[in-house]
Amino acid sequence: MPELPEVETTLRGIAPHVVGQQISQCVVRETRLRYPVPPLLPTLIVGGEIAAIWRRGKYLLFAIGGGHLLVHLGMSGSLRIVAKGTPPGRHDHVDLELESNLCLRYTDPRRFGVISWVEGDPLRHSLLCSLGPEPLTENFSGEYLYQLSRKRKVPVKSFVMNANVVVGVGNIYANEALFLAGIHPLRQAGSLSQKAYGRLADTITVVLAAAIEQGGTTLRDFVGGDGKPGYFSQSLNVYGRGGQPCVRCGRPLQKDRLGQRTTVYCGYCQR
DNA sequence: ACGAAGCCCTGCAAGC
DNA sequence: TGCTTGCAGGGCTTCG
Repeated sequence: MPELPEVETTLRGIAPHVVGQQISQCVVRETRLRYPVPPLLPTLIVGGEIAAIWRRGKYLLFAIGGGHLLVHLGMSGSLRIVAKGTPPGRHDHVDLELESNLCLRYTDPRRFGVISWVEGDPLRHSLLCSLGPEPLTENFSGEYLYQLSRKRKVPVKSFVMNANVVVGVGNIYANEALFLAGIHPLRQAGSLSQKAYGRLADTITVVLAAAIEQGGTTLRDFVGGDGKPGYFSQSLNVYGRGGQPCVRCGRPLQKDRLGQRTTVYCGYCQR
């Protein structure tokens, strides 16, 4: 379940091994991801150099020639550096072999991820053009959330998980940030005060930054290693703790379904 | 324009 | 033990 911290950690982990490298071969074993992997992908990128990697929301962008390789890890995807010639497993769908002895391998058991190609300015791509601000930049603030939420009736949790509002706030961190801000997840987005959104913007920022920090230590080695996500080892206050005592007041945490997502909160501490 | 629901997919855990 | 069932969920698409 890669959330933004894990995507950022992946970026930092693989960048030293792939930036500046020429792609010597591209092997696509499975094209059925969220969208079909472009049949011409190998033709488009083999021989090209990965000039840079960057991130927009949970999308990774590899600058190659006049376009970008667009990668999303979905629910279960990962990118790992393996030695060239490492036998592929059942869910190792795409390999980018580099001029070094290394190979960038995309693995995704549930196939919710994306591997696509964008010609020209990637930010104009339909998947990226309407994304909200990055939560760890100054474009994101309580004032921004407050203004955008006026007259919105969706639950505030759904509001902050909407990538068109702000990118990178997945289910785990939405639950955690709302708990830390003392805000009930089912509150209508438009009913929250500017002060409440100030707290929420702060807790979103803090939780994501802390997770990136932790992911950075847990996932430092992207060559070899097991690739286990780091955020599970961080202390989660509510996620996965339905029915257990609230760390603040001791009352049992409530667990609801909101949309299709599990929502855990303290009905006493979160108003 | 907004909001709710559906869908994609496999691994894992729980229940019978 | 081996089957079936339900759940996990990001994010796009469809429908009201």
